[in-house]
Amino acid sequence: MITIKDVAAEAGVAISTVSKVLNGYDGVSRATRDKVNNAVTRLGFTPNAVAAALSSKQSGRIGLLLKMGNDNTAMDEINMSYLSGAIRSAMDNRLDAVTIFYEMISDLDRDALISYLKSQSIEGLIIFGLNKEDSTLIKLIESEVFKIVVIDAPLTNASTSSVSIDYAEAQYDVIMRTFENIEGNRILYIAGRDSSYSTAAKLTAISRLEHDLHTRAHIVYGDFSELKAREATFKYAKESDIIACGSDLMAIGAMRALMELDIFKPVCGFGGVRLMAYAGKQMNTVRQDFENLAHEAVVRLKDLLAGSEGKAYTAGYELIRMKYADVLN
Amino acid sequence: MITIKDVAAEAGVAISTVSKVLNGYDGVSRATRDKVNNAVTRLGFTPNAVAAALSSKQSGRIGLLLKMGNDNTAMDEINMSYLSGAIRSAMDNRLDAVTIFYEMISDLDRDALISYLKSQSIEGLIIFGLNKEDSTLIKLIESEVFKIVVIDAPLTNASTSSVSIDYAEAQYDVIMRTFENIEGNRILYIAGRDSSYSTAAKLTAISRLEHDLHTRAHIVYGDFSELKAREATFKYAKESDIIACGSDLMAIGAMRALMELDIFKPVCGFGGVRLMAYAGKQMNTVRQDFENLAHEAVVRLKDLLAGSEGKAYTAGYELIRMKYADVLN
DNA sequence: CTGTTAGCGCCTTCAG
DNA sequence: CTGAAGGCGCTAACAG
Repeated sequence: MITIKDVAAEAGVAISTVSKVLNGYDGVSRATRDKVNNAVTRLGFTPNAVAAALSSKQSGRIGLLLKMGNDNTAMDEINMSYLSGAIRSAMDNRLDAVTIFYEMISDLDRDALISYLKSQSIEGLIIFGLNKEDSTLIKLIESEVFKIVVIDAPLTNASTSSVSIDYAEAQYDVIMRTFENIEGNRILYIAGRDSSYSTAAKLTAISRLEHDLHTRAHIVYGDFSELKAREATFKYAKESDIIACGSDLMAIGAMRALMELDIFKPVCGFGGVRLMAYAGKQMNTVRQDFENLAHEAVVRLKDLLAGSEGKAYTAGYELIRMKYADVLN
Repeated sequence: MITIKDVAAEAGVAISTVSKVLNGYDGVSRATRDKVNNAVTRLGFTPNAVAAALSSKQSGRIGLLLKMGNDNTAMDEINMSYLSGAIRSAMDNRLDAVTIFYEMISDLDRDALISYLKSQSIEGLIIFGLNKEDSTLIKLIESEVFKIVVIDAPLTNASTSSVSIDYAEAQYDVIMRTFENIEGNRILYIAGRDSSYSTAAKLTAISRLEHDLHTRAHIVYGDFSELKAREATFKYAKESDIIACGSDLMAIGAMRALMELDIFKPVCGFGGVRLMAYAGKQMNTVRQDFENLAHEAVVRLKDLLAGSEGKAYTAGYELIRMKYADVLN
């Protein structure tokens, strides 16, 4: 293996000088910088990241925490989008991203988890798909031991930022657009899950709608399940003018139920995963949104790692709005 | 941060002794081993993997190389299954897995890629979804610079193993089972892509079928595209008794075409991704198979890293056979 | 602007 | 069976 020492010798300069040009510090003359760079390419030198990490005590290592979707493929698409966005962005920011599944750490308590992450020399974390029931993770966040960015859950503190889609606004908007083309104001809202942060945000949109449309929505929880949405639709579709769902998968369930009932009601989904194409509808994906969200998260984490304070950011809604223009109604 | 030095002091032994018990070397008395372990738990010591890597010159770091599925969600499910299988297995084997997307390295030539991987101190690689057109990767494999396990592509050398599903056998079996229930022997086979290794394997199954059934199959390439399979079906369905496809997505396309044509022919897919549930068929997923395949790959890579020779392994077909018992015919 | 030097935390001979 | 000592490759003061 060829080291900076070799480079230094080849270039005829000191070892520290090489280190400086490698890390882009200033205080090196144009001439020596060139000498060093030449030596580097001549020798085909590649810096040893491990040694750099040990020496600088900065591993630049971040963990991407996500949940496997054992129940629906939509989850897989979302996860892959997050992952590719985050990993690519990490690469651009010279961070080293490792992916971790909830399932791998679910049997650890807070302190064991902290030990584990430390032994992996992980400095920061991006948490995808957190919900209110993930108590260990919530404790981890509260401990402020690691720099963390939480996606789509409004948790922040000195070392935690959050980046979210504005679900309240998006849900309001999606349903309102659907209403533009119909008569009546009776809403059946099939919400996700009580323990989901985004479901909570979406429900505030329903309150706002009730107020604006002078109506009282019928709200049921579908637990993000196609089947439950289907059942809810069978039960309550008749006394509704529109069926709005907190996820696309549930919208599929609702549409199927309507087909079997052989009645027409506008159905409005949320999420825009590609899966929808197989329910007989054409649509663009919002894959890009998830990638962007992940990208934003990486940038925020980098800020945090560099010492800034935790903060909440909203991102992605603009894009989602565009995509929803002509979908599902 | 608390180091082995602290542990050594706490336990009243030498640093090297601590290192030995930590790494499970023998040559330490039962008594001192206990003393050390107690000190470790008392202090809540977590070894620094970076320092260990630098010192031992073994990072234990492996790269998981995979392709994003920009065209179909089935790909996402497969990728996620691979990933979770590989990552979990890596954790169990005390390896450190980082995921890398083809897209991130597609603009690098062989040597640049080698540099990149080295700078990341990656010692081994598991390559998913390789096809014959990925020339840079093939060159990388041929260079034998890294220990590599290739999934589903028959490439091996001194430092490369491959782990594959027995596609030839599986494809033969799946089609044969479908034939059990029908009359006639005319096959329309919609193959994947010419550049795909697994497509090549599946095509050998077709030759065997032609021989066994005294027939001549009509073979077209569907490029793993639902649309192309659909078109092929429109064109050639009438003169066939069965339509066999190299992937489930293409089987969906074929089924849709048949529905529009309003004729019935048995359709036989391949792959068993959960997506199929949305095409109106119930089935189990072969998610587990992909996880197992990935697991197998990690184990093989570990062998390779430990110094064994590259070799080809077949795995997973047994499982797939079970799952196909009552699917799609 | 350039060179010297002391570690980072751990592993690993090699004496004792 | 245990301890002392010399690196691994790089970074970061600190002199010069």
